[in-house]
Amino acid sequence: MLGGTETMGELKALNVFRDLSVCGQQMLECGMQLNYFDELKTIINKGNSVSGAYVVVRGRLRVYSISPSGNEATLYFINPGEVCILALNCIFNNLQYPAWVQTEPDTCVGMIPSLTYRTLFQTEPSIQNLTVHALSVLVFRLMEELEEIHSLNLNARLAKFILMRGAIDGQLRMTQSELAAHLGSTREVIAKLLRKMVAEKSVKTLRGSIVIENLDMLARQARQD
Amino acid sequence: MLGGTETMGELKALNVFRDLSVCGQQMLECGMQLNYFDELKTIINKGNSVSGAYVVVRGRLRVYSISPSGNEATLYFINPGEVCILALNCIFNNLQYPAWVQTEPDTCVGMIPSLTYRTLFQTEPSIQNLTVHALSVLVFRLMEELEEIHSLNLNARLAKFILMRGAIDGQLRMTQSELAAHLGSTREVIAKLLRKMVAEKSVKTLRGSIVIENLDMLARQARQD
DNA sequence: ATCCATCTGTAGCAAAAGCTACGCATCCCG
DNA sequence: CGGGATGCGTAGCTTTTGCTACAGATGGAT
Repeated sequence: MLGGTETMGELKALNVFRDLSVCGQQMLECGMQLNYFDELKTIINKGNSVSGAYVVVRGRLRVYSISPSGNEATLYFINPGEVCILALNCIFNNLQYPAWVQTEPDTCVGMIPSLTYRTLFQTEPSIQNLTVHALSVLVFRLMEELEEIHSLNLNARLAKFILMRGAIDGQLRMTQSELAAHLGSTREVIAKLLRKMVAEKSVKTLRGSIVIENLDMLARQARQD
Repeated sequence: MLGGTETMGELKALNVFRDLSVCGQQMLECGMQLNYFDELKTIINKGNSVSGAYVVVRGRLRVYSISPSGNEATLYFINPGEVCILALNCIFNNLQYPAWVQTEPDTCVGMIPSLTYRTLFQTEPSIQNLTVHALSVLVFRLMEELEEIHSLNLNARLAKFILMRGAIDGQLRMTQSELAAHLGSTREVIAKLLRKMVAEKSVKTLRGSIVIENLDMLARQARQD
């Protein structure tokens, strides 16, 4: 745990709990614990009983499943300002967490104890709305993901992933194995697809990263035409 | 619209709105409209702005996507006593519905206007809990589905589907095309897989239905061992 | 500078799933 | 009872994806 005051400022800047009553805000500040992770770390294992809600302040959480044969597949990401809602599910229904969760490097999460969150939910309308909203967003993401798996082939999904995660600075810092784990495929297959993309000059591959060369061409592949 | 009083009784028996205040109960009875569908009918199209919440009283709703090439795939089902939660998402966030919804034959749904539901959500704790619970359950189902798609092959998913939907009376009344649409595959592939199952005597195929012959064998296939 | 772990490139085969095409069976309806 | 619609069985081919195997490249650590 590092950078206490600074991250507290970051949390406020996210405006997640802006509409809380004074009482609620106090309750939150007493109960919430900020945790910092400088590198990738698995913080929830499948089957864990989760004891609180998780707010991402900085970085990103990755929720993923592992098949019996050992292959990973990302289910969804949780970005700064969002709440790990499956943790909420577990809080309200006393369920076990149905997947694994890991931090990206340089990630900061606020952990709210179960009891605190339940109480806030009862009394604070803004928490009720936030909860429903977070769940709704998650449902949309999962539905979208399911739809894509059914309607797009791996090449299109790869192109889309590169666009979504690398379009900001034109580069996606990620190994091919990691990429494969996100898409629920294998390294060799990803390498094969990337090879074609490199041949037609839509991307360039480096060690540990992929550079976007032709955005339009990638977008066309993501749409599968 | 048929069977008004009888279905009203069915609705009460489901105990969905049992913890409502007198005032809330009145509000619901005024606002909710019961609709009966004797046969398969698409009631929401992708992109529709949905104007209310849907409670399934009898039968079942099927939420599915259609790929550009025309293939359907079931995302999830909504059973009696459950609320069509995506409709809720749309209510709270003013989003467009991201999939198609159709009724199974002999299905009755109660439709609650958007405004009524929002108001009830603000004032009735039981509606808040019901909403969060319904969303949570949906998230779990979607995560489970995603996980299965990643970790199980089509044969295992088919076996599981037959078990889930046909184990009660040992028979699944559904054509092979419908089966394919549920699993996001094609008729021929399903037929091929069923042929193998028939050969090893785990099921029997009839016109428009599949009879389970050997439950254990099916279960083993669903687990992929 | 050397070693070792990690990452990438590539080939080739195997399995899974999709697509095309056709014939036959069964059911419903006029 | 004849004909059209729907559903099923099957074959063969193609594409996609996965698996195995190995070689070369890169970068950090000692």
